[in-house]
Amino acid sequence: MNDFYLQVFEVVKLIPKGRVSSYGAIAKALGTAKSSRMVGYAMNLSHKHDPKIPAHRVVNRNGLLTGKHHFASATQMQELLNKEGVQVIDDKVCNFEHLFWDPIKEIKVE
DNA sequence: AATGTGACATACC
DNA sequence: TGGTATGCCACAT
Repeated sequence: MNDFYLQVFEVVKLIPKGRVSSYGAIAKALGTAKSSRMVGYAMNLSHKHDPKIPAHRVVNRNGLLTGKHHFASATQMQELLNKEGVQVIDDKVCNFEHLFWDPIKEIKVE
């Protein structure tokens, strides 16, 4: 598949347990900040490439679980996050800024 | 090649 | 607060 998806998957897989990231941040980290939508799109197909991709750790810039509808269950995403130690309240990540994992820092170092 | 789409982001009303 | 509109760009058809 195209590098874009692969890069997205790699970044998402790099997200540490108990941490979260945003589509825009990932897109920016890949160099295509304007393709934030594609990041979510990639997540949709993520299971086809690597089912183990923790798509639940990726939320929008607001910390909202906007993509929960694409999971097996609307609550699956929240449940997974809670299990990993991420407190989710009202479909949004609590202390999002605090738990936010910046992929740019991890990718920049290479 | 052209058109449609979208798990975003931002702006506007 | 919340819906609507536009930009954006890579993928799908």
